[in-house]
Amino acid sequence: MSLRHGLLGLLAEGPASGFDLARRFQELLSAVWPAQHPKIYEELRRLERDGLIELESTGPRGRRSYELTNAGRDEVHRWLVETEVDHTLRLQAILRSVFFWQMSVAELRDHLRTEATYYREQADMYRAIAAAKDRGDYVDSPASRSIRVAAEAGIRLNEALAEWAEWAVTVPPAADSRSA
Amino acid sequence: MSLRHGLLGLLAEGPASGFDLARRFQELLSAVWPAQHPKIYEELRRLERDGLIELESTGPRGRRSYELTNAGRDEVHRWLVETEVDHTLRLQAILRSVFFWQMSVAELRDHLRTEATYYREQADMYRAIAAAKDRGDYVDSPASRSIRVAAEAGIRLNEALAEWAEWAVTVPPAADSRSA
DNA sequence: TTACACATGTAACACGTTACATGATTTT
DNA sequence: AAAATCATGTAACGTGTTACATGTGTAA
Repeated sequence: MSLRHGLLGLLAEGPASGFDLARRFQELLSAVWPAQHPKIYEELRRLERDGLIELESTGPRGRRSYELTNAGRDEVHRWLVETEVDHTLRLQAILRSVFFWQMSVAELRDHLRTEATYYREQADMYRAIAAAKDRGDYVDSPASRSIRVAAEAGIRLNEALAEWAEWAVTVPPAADSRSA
Repeated sequence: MSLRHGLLGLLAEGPASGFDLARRFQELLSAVWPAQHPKIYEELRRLERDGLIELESTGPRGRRSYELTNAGRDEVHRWLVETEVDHTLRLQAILRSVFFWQMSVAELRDHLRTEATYYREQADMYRAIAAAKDRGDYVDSPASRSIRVAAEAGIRLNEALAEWAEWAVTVPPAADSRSA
């Protein structure tokens, strides 16, 4: 139930509407957790029903802004410190690697170069975020520091994948492999 | 549709039943892609209907073993070389990191140490697989080489996450952070 | 003979995506 | 006046998980 806790976590920074949360989820968290507005609005209704959030204000165009209740604040904290991290991963790129032997040497080389480029670009993007934080482009705050830490993970993971892809190109195929 | 192609990819190694595929998916691919038997059996029926696989033999206890058709072989290949890699990631550990500022310094330190240990153990596990392959414990084959390449990704990713977690412990909290 | 592993399946639910729908406010 | 953006919602579908159900063959 990471969507639920992702929403609570974001609301800990201050009141927000479903629309705000959808945008922020997209900007900030979509790289590690997907969320679209239909499920966000649904989950907000559930969170309100469960007393973890409450309506803070309404605005133009039917805008409904929510804030955390004390129970909600406790729940995010409980999630962070008491629940086990779910380490389930989904990496289609690595899934595909198990089937690399079904590609020709040339196809694989092209594939891995494309992948390496992609990961390198991603790493650079996170490096830019990190540099902006380190330069002090934003107000320093605990939340901002956490984003800096998350960006560091983005740098390191993408850099590791880029290096892996480049290394993989150098692995010689077994004797009886396709070489079309 | 990675389940579909994961099944086709595994069947490229030789005929297998739904039971075989569920076990193999669990052993080999569950680290990067989840799959449970109910959806595997369902997908096999669809693949047969679509002419990508066909019944190869039947066995005791209603066992139904399938093999790839030529169309099926083409489809895995097409997937590997022609379709874009879906780079969608799901990493609850990094999602949580965006909310680290909601933990006390002590809670965060404990959390990151536990995480680092977990990733280090995972990296070691993949190192053991890689070492066995490099030592020649298994027959060398194209498929085996691909598993070696996938294991390398496991080593590098987990090592990167372990180092990230250790680095994150050293990041000083912002001035106004919780310090319970 | 009893337990375990093999083997397939259904049903219900949870989670995630896409398409469609509607209307208000703000900007050009 | 038109277009863009804000804002919320429903419906349908696709994917993934859990629980339940059933029966066969093999090994202790």
